[in-house]
Amino acid sequence: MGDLYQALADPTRRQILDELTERDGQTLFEICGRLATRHQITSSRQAISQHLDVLEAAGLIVTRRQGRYKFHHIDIRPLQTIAERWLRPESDRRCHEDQPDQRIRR
Amino acid sequence: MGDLYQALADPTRRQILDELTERDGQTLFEICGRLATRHQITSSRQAISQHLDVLEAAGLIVTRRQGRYKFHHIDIRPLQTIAERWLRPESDRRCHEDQPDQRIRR
DNA sequence: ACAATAGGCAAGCGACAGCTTGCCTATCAA
DNA sequence: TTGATAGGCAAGCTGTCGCTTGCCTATTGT
Repeated sequence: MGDLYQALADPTRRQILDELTERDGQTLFEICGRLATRHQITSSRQAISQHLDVLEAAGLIVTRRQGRYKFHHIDIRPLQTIAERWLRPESDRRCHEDQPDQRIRR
Repeated sequence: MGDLYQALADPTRRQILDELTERDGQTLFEICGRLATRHQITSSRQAISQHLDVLEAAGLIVTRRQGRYKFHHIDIRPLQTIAERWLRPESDRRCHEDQPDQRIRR
């Protein structure tokens, strides 16, 4: 299982997700073509393929083979866990305002 | 303005956000100590300081100077833009099911 | 004043991520 | 059957990231 956050770190991978949001279920060649014409991305097919592998390992896309075509579908569910990780009611969040914690020394 | 997604890519930076979620408004030395004792992170003070710089550049933390202390506060608002970017009503998302788009050739 | 504390700046280094290149297999259409 | 298409595998290169190291300034307490 790849790292979700690291998968999102690359701008090209984010634009791949943009492209799949606009038109889901594309093949590798389709994605390459549309990234080139609509997003000014000049990477090679292999580069895009490796990006898709990372996105799939992170659970952000699922693939479906059909003959010689491999369709890529976006799965946004992992994204919803991101904000939740640090989302916490303001009342519950303790803030140390006056003096720093002096208990830890070295 | 640093890249939000790249700031989240590093696991140590994510644990810094965890730590600030649990106890907001810590100083650099406090964060170092608590990361070491509670999260088994052995990085140097300078390493943590550089991480804090990245988080601040991404808008995920804001700092407040007070004498020789510099308090770090988490700001989760940028996080909420992440899921929204690819969140789109299912009805609005077009999915190309049958045949790939053949319009783009090389 | 002076030592201790909190933090900052910058150079250097090793590891890895992203990309390219070359070649391969599988499927389909003529 | 054979050429074209869709995709896969793996090695190599390069720039960047995270970290360390060394030294610096600023503030505070005694």
